[in-house]
Amino acid sequence: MPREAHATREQIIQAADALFYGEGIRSASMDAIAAKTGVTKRTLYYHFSSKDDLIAAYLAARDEPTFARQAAWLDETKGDLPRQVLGLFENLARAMKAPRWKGCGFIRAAAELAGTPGHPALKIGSAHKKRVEAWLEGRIAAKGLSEPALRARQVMILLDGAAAQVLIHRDPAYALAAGQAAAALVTK
Amino acid sequence: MPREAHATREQIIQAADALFYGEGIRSASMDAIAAKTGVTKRTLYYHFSSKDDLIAAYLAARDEPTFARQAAWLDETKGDLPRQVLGLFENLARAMKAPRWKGCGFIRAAAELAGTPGHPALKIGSAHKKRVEAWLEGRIAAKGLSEPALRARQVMILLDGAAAQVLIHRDPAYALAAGQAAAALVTK
DNA sequence: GTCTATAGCTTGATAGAC
DNA sequence: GTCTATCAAGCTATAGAC
Repeated sequence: MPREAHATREQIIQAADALFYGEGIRSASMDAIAAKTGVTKRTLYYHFSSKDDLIAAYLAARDEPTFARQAAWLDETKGDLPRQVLGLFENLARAMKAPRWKGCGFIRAAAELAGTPGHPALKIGSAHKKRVEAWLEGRIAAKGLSEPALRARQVMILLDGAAAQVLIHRDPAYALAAGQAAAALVTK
Repeated sequence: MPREAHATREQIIQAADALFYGEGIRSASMDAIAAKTGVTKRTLYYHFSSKDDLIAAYLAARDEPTFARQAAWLDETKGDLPRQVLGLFENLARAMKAPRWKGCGFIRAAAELAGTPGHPALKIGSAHKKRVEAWLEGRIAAKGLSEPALRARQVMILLDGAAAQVLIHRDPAYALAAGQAAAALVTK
Protein backbone atom coordinates (compact mmCIF):
# COMPACT_ATOMS: atom_id res chain seq x y z
CA MET A 1 0.00 0.00 0.00
CA PRO A 2 1.59 3.26 -1.12
CA ARG A 3 2.01 5.83 1.60
CA GLU A 4 1.22 9.43 1.09
CA ALA A 5 4.01 11.18 -0.79
CA HIS A 6 4.46 13.90 1.77
CA ALA A 7 4.76 11.48 4.67
CA THR A 8 7.39 9.36 2.92
CA ARG A 9 9.40 12.42 2.05
CA GLU A 10 9.39 13.55 5.68
CA GLN A 11 10.45 10.09 6.84
CA ILE A 12 13.35 10.09 4.40
CA ILE A 13 14.52 13.49 5.65
CA GLN A 14 14.26 12.27 9.23
CA ALA A 15 16.44 9.25 8.47
CA ALA A 16 18.86 11.42 6.49
CA ASP A 17 19.14 13.78 9.46
CA ALA A 18 20.07 10.95 11.80
CA LEU A 19 22.74 9.62 9.44
CA PHE A 20 24.10 12.85 7.92
CA TYR A 21 24.41 14.49 11.33
CA GLY A 22 25.47 11.34 13.16
CA GLU A 23 28.09 10.01 10.75
CA GLY A 24 28.81 12.83 8.36
CA ILE A 25 27.45 13.68 4.95
CA ARG A 26 30.00 11.87 2.81
CA SER A 27 30.11 8.94 5.18
CA ALA A 28 26.37 8.26 5.13
CA SER A 29 25.29 6.35 2.03
CA MET A 30 22.00 6.47 0.17
CA ASP A 31 21.74 2.73 0.84
CA ALA A 32 21.90 3.32 4.59
CA ILE A 33 19.34 6.13 4.43
CA ALA A 34 16.95 4.00 2.40
CA ALA A 35 17.32 1.11 4.85
CA LYS A 36 16.76 3.36 7.88
CA THR A 37 13.68 4.87 6.26
CA GLY A 38 12.35 1.42 5.42
CA VAL A 39 12.07 1.99 1.68
CA THR A 40 14.19 1.06 -1.33
CA LYS A 41 16.67 3.34 -3.01
CA ARG A 42 14.33 3.68 -5.96
CA THR A 43 11.86 5.46 -3.69
CA LEU A 44 14.61 7.76 -2.44
CA TYR A 45 15.37 8.79 -5.99
CA TYR A 46 11.69 9.29 -6.69
CA HIS A 47 11.50 11.93 -3.96
CA PHE A 48 14.98 13.43 -4.38
CA SER A 49 16.80 13.73 -7.67
CA SER A 50 20.26 13.16 -6.19
CA LYS A 51 22.18 12.87 -2.95
CA ASP A 52 23.12 16.55 -3.20
CA ASP A 53 19.42 17.35 -3.39
CA LEU A 54 18.77 15.32 -0.24
CA ILE A 55 21.66 17.03 1.56
CA ALA A 56 20.10 20.42 0.82
CA ALA A 57 16.69 19.22 2.01
CA TYR A 58 18.27 17.88 5.21
CA LEU A 59 19.78 21.26 6.06
CA ALA A 60 16.64 23.17 5.07
CA ALA A 61 14.63 21.01 7.47
CA ARG A 62 17.05 21.83 10.31
CA ASP A 63 16.69 25.59 9.94
CA GLU A 64 13.44 26.19 11.80
CA PRO A 65 13.86 23.78 14.75
CA THR A 66 17.45 24.93 15.32
CA PHE A 67 16.41 28.57 15.28
CA ALA A 68 13.41 27.99 17.54
CA ARG A 69 15.46 26.09 20.11
CA GLN A 70 18.07 28.83 20.39
CA ALA A 71 15.42 31.50 20.65
CA ALA A 72 13.74 29.52 23.42
CA TRP A 73 17.05 29.15 25.26
CA LEU A 74 17.33 32.92 25.44
CA ASP A 75 13.66 33.66 26.08
CA GLU A 76 13.26 31.20 28.93
CA THR A 77 16.10 32.89 30.82
CA LYS A 78 14.90 35.57 33.24
CA GLY A 79 16.79 38.82 33.66
CA ASP A 80 18.34 41.55 31.55
CA LEU A 81 19.92 40.96 28.16
CA PRO A 82 23.43 40.02 29.38
CA ARG A 83 21.84 37.47 31.72
CA GLN A 84 19.69 36.12 28.89
CA VAL A 85 22.68 35.79 26.56
CA LEU A 86 24.57 33.95 29.29
CA GLY A 87 21.52 31.70 29.68
CA LEU A 88 21.60 30.95 25.95
CA PHE A 89 25.17 29.69 26.24
CA GLU A 90 24.43 27.78 29.45
CA ASN A 91 21.61 25.94 27.73
CA LEU A 92 23.89 25.28 24.79
CA ALA A 93 26.54 23.85 27.13
CA ARG A 94 23.93 21.57 28.66
CA ALA A 95 22.83 20.32 25.23
CA MET A 96 26.45 19.64 24.30
CA LYS A 97 26.72 17.09 27.10
CA ALA A 98 24.41 14.71 25.26
CA PRO A 99 26.44 11.92 23.58
CA ARG A 100 24.56 12.46 20.33
CA TRP A 101 25.64 16.12 20.11
CA LYS A 102 28.23 16.44 17.37
CA GLY A 103 28.65 20.11 16.62
CA CYS A 104 26.63 22.49 14.49
CA GLY A 105 25.15 20.64 11.52
CA PHE A 106 25.40 23.71 9.30
CA ILE A 107 29.06 24.37 10.05
CA ARG A 108 29.89 20.69 9.69
CA ALA A 109 28.16 20.60 6.31
CA ALA A 110 30.09 23.69 5.21
CA ALA A 111 33.29 21.97 6.34
CA GLU A 112 32.52 18.82 4.37
CA LEU A 113 31.35 20.64 1.27
CA ALA A 114 34.15 23.22 1.18
CA GLY A 115 35.55 21.49 -1.88
CA THR A 116 32.37 22.04 -3.94
CA PRO A 117 31.78 25.83 -3.75
CA GLY A 118 28.49 26.00 -5.63
CA HIS A 119 26.68 23.35 -3.58
CA PRO A 120 23.07 24.37 -2.83
CA ALA A 121 23.39 23.22 0.79
CA LEU A 122 26.01 25.90 1.40
CA LYS A 123 23.55 28.67 0.61
CA ILE A 124 21.04 27.17 3.03
CA GLY A 125 23.61 27.06 5.82
CA SER A 126 24.65 30.65 5.21
CA ALA A 127 21.04 31.80 5.20
CA HIS A 128 20.36 30.03 8.48
CA LYS A 129 23.28 31.73 10.20
CA LYS A 130 22.25 35.10 8.79
CA ARG A 131 18.77 34.53 10.18
CA VAL A 132 20.08 33.90 13.70
CA GLU A 133 22.40 36.91 13.40
CA ALA A 134 19.53 39.17 12.37
CA TRP A 135 17.40 37.89 15.25
CA LEU A 136 20.19 38.65 17.72
CA GLU A 137 20.63 42.11 16.23
CA GLY A 138 16.95 42.80 16.83
CA ARG A 139 17.21 41.78 20.48
CA ILE A 140 20.28 43.96 21.01
CA ALA A 141 18.83 46.95 19.16
CA ALA A 142 15.64 46.71 21.24
CA LYS A 143 17.72 47.41 24.33
CA GLY A 144 19.09 50.59 22.78
CA LEU A 145 22.71 49.42 22.71
CA SER A 146 25.05 51.00 20.19
CA GLU A 147 26.32 49.06 17.17
CA PRO A 148 23.78 46.22 17.43
CA ALA A 149 24.90 44.72 14.10
CA LEU A 150 28.52 44.42 15.21
CA ARG A 151 27.59 43.00 18.61
CA ALA A 152 25.18 40.46 17.10
CA ARG A 153 27.93 39.36 14.73
CA GLN A 154 30.38 38.95 17.59
CA VAL A 155 27.90 36.87 19.57
CA MET A 156 27.41 34.66 16.49
CA ILE A 157 31.17 34.19 16.26
CA LEU A 158 31.25 33.18 19.92
CA LEU A 159 28.37 30.73 19.39
CA ASP A 160 30.02 28.93 16.48
CA GLY A 161 33.46 29.22 18.05
CA ALA A 162 32.12 27.51 21.16
CA ALA A 163 30.62 24.74 19.01
CA ALA A 164 33.94 24.26 17.19
CA GLN A 165 36.00 24.15 20.39
CA VAL A 166 33.62 21.77 22.15
CA LEU A 167 33.56 19.55 19.07
CA ILE A 168 37.34 19.27 19.05
CA HIS A 169 37.92 19.05 22.83
CA ARG A 170 34.65 17.44 23.91
CA ASP A 171 34.51 19.85 26.83
CA PRO A 172 31.37 22.02 27.29
CA ALA A 173 33.34 24.37 29.56
CA TYR A 174 34.34 26.23 26.40
CA ALA A 175 30.70 27.20 25.86
CA LEU A 176 30.56 28.77 29.33
CA ALA A 177 33.73 30.78 28.65
CA ALA A 178 32.13 31.94 25.41
CA GLY A 179 28.97 32.87 27.28
CA GLN A 180 30.86 35.14 29.65
CA ALA A 181 32.47 36.95 26.73
CA ALA A 182 29.13 37.25 24.93
CA ALA A 183 27.35 38.62 28.00
CA ALA A 184 30.05 41.28 28.39
CA LEU A 185 29.54 42.31 24.75
CA VAL A 186 25.88 43.18 25.28
CA THR A 187 26.42 45.24 28.44
CA LYS A 188 25.87 49.01 28.42
CA MET B 1 65.57 4.31 -8.97
CA PRO B 2 64.16 4.13 -5.46
CA ARG B 3 63.93 7.43 -3.68
CA GLU B 4 64.89 7.85 -0.10
CA ALA B 5 62.11 6.66 2.16
CA HIS B 6 61.87 9.89 4.09
CA ALA B 7 61.56 12.02 0.95
CA THR B 8 58.77 9.88 -0.50
CA ARG B 9 56.89 9.97 2.77
CA GLU B 10 57.09 13.75 2.85
CA GLN B 11 55.89 13.99 -0.74
CA ILE B 12 52.90 11.78 0.04
CA ILE B 13 51.98 13.96 2.99
CA GLN B 14 52.29 17.06 0.83
CA ALA B 15 49.93 15.60 -1.77
CA ALA B 16 47.56 14.42 0.95
CA ASP B 17 47.51 17.92 2.42
CA ALA B 18 46.52 19.45 -0.91
CA LEU B 19 43.70 16.96 -1.43
CA PHE B 20 42.46 16.45 2.13
CA TYR B 21 42.36 20.18 2.78
CA GLY B 22 41.21 21.14 -0.69
CA GLU B 23 38.44 18.58 -1.21
CA GLY B 24 37.78 17.10 2.20
CA ILE B 25 39.07 13.97 3.89
CA ARG B 26 36.36 11.54 2.82
CA SER B 27 36.17 13.03 -0.64
CA ALA B 28 39.86 12.61 -1.42
CA SER B 29 40.72 9.05 -2.45
CA MET B 30 43.95 7.14 -1.96
CA ASP B 31 44.04 6.77 -5.75
CA ALA B 32 44.06 10.53 -6.19
CA ILE B 33 46.74 11.03 -3.54
CA ALA B 34 48.95 8.38 -5.15
CA ALA B 35 48.51 9.96 -8.57
CA LYS B 36 49.28 13.44 -7.26
CA THR B 37 52.38 12.16 -5.47
CA GLY B 38 53.52 10.36 -8.61
CA VAL B 39 53.68 6.90 -7.04
CA THR B 40 51.41 3.86 -7.01
CA LYS B 41 48.98 2.98 -4.30
CA ARG B 42 51.22 0.15 -3.24
CA THR B 43 53.86 2.69 -2.24
CA LEU B 44 51.30 4.65 -0.26
CA TYR B 45 50.44 1.55 1.73
CA TYR B 46 54.11 0.84 2.27
CA HIS B 47 54.56 4.18 4.05
CA PHE B 48 51.13 4.36 5.73
CA SER B 49 49.24 1.36 7.01
CA SER B 50 45.81 2.81 6.19
CA LYS B 51 43.98 5.92 5.08
CA ASP B 52 43.23 6.74 8.72
CA ASP B 53 46.96 6.58 9.41
CA LEU B 54 47.60 9.03 6.57
CA ILE B 55 44.88 11.37 7.82
CA ALA B 56 46.58 11.49 11.21
CA ALA B 57 49.97 12.15 9.59
CA TYR B 58 48.43 14.93 7.49
CA LEU B 59 47.14 16.75 10.56
CA ALA B 60 50.33 16.15 12.53
CA ALA B 61 52.31 17.77 9.73
CA ARG B 62 50.06 20.83 9.83
CA ASP B 63 50.61 21.51 13.54
CA GLU B 64 53.95 23.28 13.47
CA PRO B 65 53.51 25.48 10.35
CA THR B 66 50.03 26.53 11.43
CA PHE B 67 51.24 27.42 14.90
CA ALA B 68 54.30 29.27 13.60
CA ARG B 69 52.25 31.33 11.15
CA GLN B 70 49.80 32.49 13.80
CA ALA B 71 52.63 33.33 16.18
CA ALA B 72 54.31 35.37 13.45
CA TRP B 73 51.05 37.21 12.71
CA LEU B 74 50.97 38.40 16.30
CA ASP B 75 54.71 39.04 16.69
CA GLU B 76 55.08 41.09 13.52
CA THR B 77 52.41 43.52 14.73
CA LYS B 78 53.85 46.51 16.59
CA GLY B 79 52.15 47.89 19.68
CA ASP B 80 50.67 46.70 22.95
CA LEU B 81 48.91 43.36 23.38
CA PRO B 82 45.42 44.46 22.27
CA ARG B 83 46.97 45.93 19.12
CA GLN B 84 48.93 42.73 18.52
CA VAL B 85 45.84 40.56 18.96
CA LEU B 86 43.97 42.77 16.51
CA GLY B 87 46.90 42.36 14.12
CA LEU B 88 46.63 38.59 14.43
CA PHE B 89 43.01 38.71 13.29
CA GLU B 90 43.78 41.24 10.55
CA ASN B 91 46.42 38.93 9.13
CA LEU B 92 43.98 36.04 9.41
CA ALA B 93 41.37 38.03 7.49
CA ARG B 94 43.92 38.74 4.77
CA ALA B 95 44.81 35.04 4.47
CA MET B 96 41.12 34.16 4.22
CA LYS B 97 40.83 36.15 1.01
CA ALA B 98 42.93 33.61 -0.86
CA PRO B 99 40.70 31.34 -2.99
CA ARG B 100 42.48 28.29 -1.63
CA TRP B 101 41.58 29.13 1.97
CA LYS B 102 38.89 26.72 3.13
CA GLY B 103 38.64 27.03 6.88
CA CYS B 104 40.69 25.54 9.68
CA GLY B 105 41.96 22.10 8.67
CA PHE B 106 41.78 20.82 12.24
CA ILE B 107 38.19 21.90 12.80
CA ARG B 108 37.16 20.60 9.40
CA ALA B 109 38.76 17.24 10.18
CA ALA B 110 36.94 17.13 13.53
CA ALA B 111 33.70 17.91 11.69
CA GLU B 112 34.22 15.10 9.18
CA LEU B 113 35.37 12.57 11.75
CA ALA B 114 32.71 13.36 14.37
CA GLY B 115 31.11 10.00 13.60
CA THR B 116 34.22 8.02 14.58
CA PRO B 117 35.02 9.20 18.12
CA GLY B 118 38.25 7.27 18.67
CA HIS B 119 39.99 8.41 15.51
CA PRO B 120 43.68 9.24 16.13
CA ALA B 121 43.44 12.41 14.04
CA LEU B 122 40.98 13.87 16.55
CA LYS B 123 43.57 13.75 19.33
CA ILE B 124 46.08 15.53 17.12
CA GLY B 125 43.62 18.30 16.36
CA SER B 126 42.75 18.75 20.01
CA ALA B 127 46.41 18.87 20.98
CA HIS B 128 47.11 21.50 18.32
CA LYS B 129 44.35 23.78 19.62
CA LYS B 130 45.51 23.28 23.19
CA ARG B 131 49.02 24.30 22.13
CA VAL B 132 47.81 27.56 20.61
CA GLU B 133 45.64 28.23 23.65
CA ALA B 134 48.59 27.70 26.01
CA TRP B 135 50.77 30.00 23.91
CA LEU B 136 48.12 32.73 24.06
CA GLU B 137 47.80 32.28 27.80
CA GLY B 138 51.54 32.85 28.16
CA ARG B 139 51.37 36.10 26.19
CA ILE B 140 48.45 37.35 28.26
CA ALA B 141 49.99 36.31 31.57
CA ALA B 142 53.24 38.09 30.65
CA LYS B 143 51.31 41.36 30.56
CA GLY B 144 50.03 40.82 34.09
CA LEU B 145 46.37 40.62 33.12
CA SER B 146 44.01 38.76 35.40
CA GLU B 147 42.52 35.39 34.44
CA PRO B 148 44.92 34.72 31.55
CA ALA B 149 43.59 31.16 31.07
CA LEU B 150 40.00 32.34 30.60
CA ARG B 151 41.00 35.16 28.27
CA ALA B 152 43.20 32.89 26.16
CA ARG B 153 40.31 30.46 25.87
CA GLN B 154 37.95 33.22 24.78
CA VAL B 155 40.41 34.42 22.14
CA MET B 156 40.66 30.84 20.84
CA ILE B 157 36.86 30.67 20.61
CA LEU B 158 36.88 33.91 18.62
CA LEU B 159 39.59 32.58 16.31
CA ASP B 160 37.74 29.39 15.45
CA GLY B 161 34.39 31.15 15.44
CA ALA B 162 35.75 33.58 12.87
CA ALA B 163 37.02 30.68 10.76
CA ALA B 164 33.60 28.99 10.93
CA GLN B 165 31.68 32.13 10.02
CA VAL B 166 33.99 33.06 7.16
CA LEU B 167 33.81 29.48 5.88
CA ILE B 168 30.02 29.59 5.76
CA HIS B 169 29.59 33.18 4.53
CA ARG B 170 32.78 33.60 2.53
CA ASP B 171 33.18 37.07 4.04
CA PRO B 172 36.46 37.94 5.88
CA ALA B 173 34.71 40.87 7.58
CA TYR B 174 33.69 38.39 10.29
CA ALA B 175 37.35 37.95 11.22
CA LEU B 176 37.70 41.69 11.77
CA ALA B 177 34.62 41.76 14.01
CA ALA B 178 36.15 38.88 15.96
CA GLY B 179 39.43 40.78 16.21
CA GLN B 180 37.76 43.78 17.81
CA ALA B 181 36.13 41.55 20.42
CA ALA B 182 39.41 39.73 21.07
CA ALA B 183 41.37 42.96 21.47
CA ALA B 184 38.83 44.20 24.01
CA LEU B 185 39.25 40.98 25.98
CA VAL B 186 42.98 41.52 26.54
CA THR B 187 42.68 45.16 27.66
CA LYS B 188 43.43 46.12 31.28
C1' DG C 1 60.88 0.66 -1.87
C1' DT C 2 58.45 0.64 -5.81
C1' DC C 3 56.14 -1.66 -9.38
C1' DT C 4 51.84 -4.21 -12.02
C1' DA C 5 47.65 -6.20 -11.24
C1' DT C 6 43.53 -7.21 -8.93
C1' DA C 7 40.62 -8.74 -5.17
C1' DG C 8 36.40 -7.66 -2.76
C1' DC C 9 33.30 -4.48 -1.60
C1' DT C 10 30.45 -0.13 -1.65
C1' DT C 11 28.89 3.72 -4.00
C1' DG C 12 25.32 6.85 -6.54
C1' DA C 13 22.09 6.24 -9.81
C1' DT C 14 18.87 3.74 -13.25
C1' DA C 15 15.59 0.15 -15.94
C1' DG C 16 11.30 -1.63 -16.08
C1' DA C 17 7.27 -4.05 -13.70
C1' DC C 18 3.03 -3.08 -11.21
C1' DG D 1 4.79 5.64 -5.53
C1' DT D 2 7.04 1.72 -4.49
C1' DC D 3 9.04 -2.49 -5.75
C1' DT D 4 13.06 -6.06 -7.59
C1' DA D 5 17.11 -6.14 -9.91
C1' DT D 6 21.23 -4.35 -11.60
C1' DC D 7 24.73 -1.39 -13.56
C1' DA D 8 29.26 0.99 -14.08
C1' DA D 9 32.44 3.24 -11.44
C1' DG D 10 34.92 4.11 -7.44
C1' DC D 11 36.73 2.70 -3.09
C1' DT D 12 40.38 0.67 0.46
C1' DA D 13 43.53 -2.62 0.71
C1' DT D 14 46.51 -6.63 -0.75
C1' DA D 15 49.43 -10.33 -3.63
C1' DG D 16 53.56 -11.16 -5.56
C1' DA D 17 57.53 -9.71 -8.71
C1' DC D 18 61.87 -7.22 -8.79
